[in-house]
Amino acid sequence: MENQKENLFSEPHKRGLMRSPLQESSKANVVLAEIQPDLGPLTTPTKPKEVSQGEPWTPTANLKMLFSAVSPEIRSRDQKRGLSENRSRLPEARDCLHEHLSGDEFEKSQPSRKEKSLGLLCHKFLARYPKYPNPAVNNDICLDEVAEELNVERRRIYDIVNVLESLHMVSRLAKNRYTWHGRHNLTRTLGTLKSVGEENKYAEQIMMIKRKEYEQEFDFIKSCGIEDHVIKSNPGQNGHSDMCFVELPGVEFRAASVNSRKDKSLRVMSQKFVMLFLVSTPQIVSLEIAAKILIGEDHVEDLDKSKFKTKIRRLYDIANVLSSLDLIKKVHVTEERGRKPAFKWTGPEISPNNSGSSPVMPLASSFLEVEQSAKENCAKNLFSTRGKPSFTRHPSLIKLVKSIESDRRKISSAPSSPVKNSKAESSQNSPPFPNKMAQLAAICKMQLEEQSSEPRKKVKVKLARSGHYKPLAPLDPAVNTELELLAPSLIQPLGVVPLIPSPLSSAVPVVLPQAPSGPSYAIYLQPAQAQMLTPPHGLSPTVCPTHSSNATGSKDPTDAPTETTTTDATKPSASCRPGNVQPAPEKQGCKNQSKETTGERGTKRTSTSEDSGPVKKPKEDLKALENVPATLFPSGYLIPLTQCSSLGAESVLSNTENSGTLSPNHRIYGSPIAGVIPVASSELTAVNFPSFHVTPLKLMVSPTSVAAVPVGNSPALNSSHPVPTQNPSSAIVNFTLQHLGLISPSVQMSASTGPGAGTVPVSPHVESASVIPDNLSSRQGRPTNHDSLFLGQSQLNGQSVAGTGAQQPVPVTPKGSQLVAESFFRTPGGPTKPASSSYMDFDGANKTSFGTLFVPQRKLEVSTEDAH
DNA sequence: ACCTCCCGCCATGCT
DNA sequence: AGCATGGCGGGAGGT
Repeated sequence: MENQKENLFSEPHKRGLMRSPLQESSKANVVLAEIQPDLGPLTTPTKPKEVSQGEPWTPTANLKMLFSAVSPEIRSRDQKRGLSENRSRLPEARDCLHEHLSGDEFEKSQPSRKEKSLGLLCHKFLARYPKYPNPAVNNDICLDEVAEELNVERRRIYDIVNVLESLHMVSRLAKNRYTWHGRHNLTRTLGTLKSVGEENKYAEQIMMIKRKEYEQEFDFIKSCGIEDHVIKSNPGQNGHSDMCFVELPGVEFRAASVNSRKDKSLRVMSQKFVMLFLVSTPQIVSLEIAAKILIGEDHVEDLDKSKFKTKIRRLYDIANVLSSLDLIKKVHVTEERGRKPAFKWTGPEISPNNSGSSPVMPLASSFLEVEQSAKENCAKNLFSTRGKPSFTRHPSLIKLVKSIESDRRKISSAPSSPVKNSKAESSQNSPPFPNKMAQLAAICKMQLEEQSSEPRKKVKVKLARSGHYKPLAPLDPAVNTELELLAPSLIQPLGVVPLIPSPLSSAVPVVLPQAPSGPSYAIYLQPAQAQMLTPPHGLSPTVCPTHSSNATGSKDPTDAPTETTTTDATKPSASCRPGNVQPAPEKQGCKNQSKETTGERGTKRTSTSEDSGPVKKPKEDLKALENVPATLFPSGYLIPLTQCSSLGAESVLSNTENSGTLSPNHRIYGSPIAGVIPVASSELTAVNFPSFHVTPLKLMVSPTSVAAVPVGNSPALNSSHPVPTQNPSSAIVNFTLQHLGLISPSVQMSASTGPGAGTVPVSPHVESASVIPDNLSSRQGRPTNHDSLFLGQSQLNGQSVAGTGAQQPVPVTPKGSQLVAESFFRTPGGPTKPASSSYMDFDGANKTSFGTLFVPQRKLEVSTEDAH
């Protein structure tokens, strides 16, 4: 049933189907008032859009779109109120315009590039679905239909869907078919991405790049060299590239068969791009930096110009979609060098650890569990670029994996199996009551969101802290809406379901319980890749919003005020993953390389790449860097086990046990979180798996303890357990740092990655020690890590901020302090856009924290450009 | 002249 | 073989 394959789902042509679902949702929504435009307007099934679509949008319509795009608020209002009206009107307007303006010209004009922009298209696309769809309803999306309706080639739809998929706003059901999840999972996804980003030390990378640039400007060639190395090395060494797609189990794995396909670069890129925002303090990321980081992963040397350009193109594509989602907005960063296009995060702020998860995280102490998805994921990982090239696509391996997966699915699909199957099913099947609940929750959620996403988060956080993991759901219906509503307890079980990862997969899935969000994520670690750490220097450019053009001014206004932030180092928290020393496959590049080679395939492309001589930096520098021990980062898939509510129900039931256990576990851990306990989990990971969270050094607990811990998580873990993956250990990081001189030998970094994931785990003792140093000398950029660790507790934000010396004060429990600090900085009200002043504070804080360490900060001026 | 990024060729891989 | 996906980069619209 679950459709092991898409085929099973036969769909009518969408319209009928689509609509029906939509309508339902609309009904539900109606109650709320928020309805989706699509639905709302028409009771009738026919889609309004098409009409409009049929013709190109008139300028007016375009303007509207643009406006809406510009101001999310407006858009949201419209949507809520009834996009239908707008839509209906739009067409009319168009007509009028058309007539007024001679048709020919108009039409010609219409086609203007802007009108065809991906961003606009994405808006149209999004307008069709509710932000918070009723899971119970069928939210299938037929790509063909959409393409038709929107009058665009399917290729464009793929661009949009891929990005949405990266955020788990949609998931592939089958060929040509996607399921719309809306923003239900968004917060969770972002939290997970943030955690991963922290783990990957994107913040550090950003800093390094900035620093490098900075130095270059100064003509510190020598230094530059180093930096260059860093950059290059990082990318190359970093496992980033490895990072695979972060998945929500429920969502994605269905499509596994379909997904199996390659790398999903756009999706992965999208996730990475988002991570950069989540991890960087200013939350402003320039395309240049983003491109460098993304490329870096692949090959240092590859950095040729052509590649860079291509990357930039893709980033624009992604940025357009993200902008449509109101997650980012375009700004310009002015540096000494000049003005650079950049994007500012305008989405919800995410608590340091994954939304909510972090607090829990500790608890999560990361149990490893295997899930079905795990397999798939594993398979993916193997094949993913990350792996060695050889593996990447070896057909035999692929087949093997697939066959295994298919078998597993079948098995899992069996009623008895707790495994969650396709979400779709669950959603469809979802019990009535849950649905209602869900709807209510959804409504609440939507309302809340409208107000501001932030508040919610905080709430969640608080709850989490309190240790009510599950309770949260009830408390904050909105939050939980999806899965959680259905049956929080149940949900977890799903996550629990352990699938054992195929031995093949290198990655080991780790399940992290997430308190707030409820669901736990499974993270598949891949062999970490070595990363070079360099002392964070950051340049901290100050961003000045040149002006917030945003007409709408919606949230962004903050921008307007000059925001000065130093992006740099701010977020130290990187969790260092257990770096494992594993030799592993570092060179991911293969894939990329292969591509390049293949590049020719395209008719045109000449491999110009090599030209980039200038781009590349002296390798010598690299050598220098090499000396430094590298840290490996695990790149893996993060899978939120609980994930979708829909999923949960069925599987959950089967697993009642787990659920029961889980909840208890969480709590148990939860309390520990604050303090200490998490360790056990960490240990486990440390020992057997290189889990993120674990900090190697700290491990206090014995594996056995771990076993005990897992309780909640279930045996599955144990099973999974066997397969040890190597993660980069934090130890490595420490080592590296020490090496670098960043950290005193005594001090150790906690492996724990970001707040979200399993940050906490670190044993307090160690940390305290490490922490202190940090405090003392912010000089070491690293301290931040501690923060992150702590963050888990505090939860507020993982951000580096730290300005708070407070953190340090408590060596033992450093955690809270940072969080607090962040809380200060962040304005509750506008999550996304803290008042300018707030930003300022941040900067200051950051600076203080890193203090001297960083190179003189540059100031960046950020100007939002909304042209339109 | 540079920034954006649309367009669609064609590789890739599933069915 | 055919179709669905989606990588990729030329080249053109915008500013």
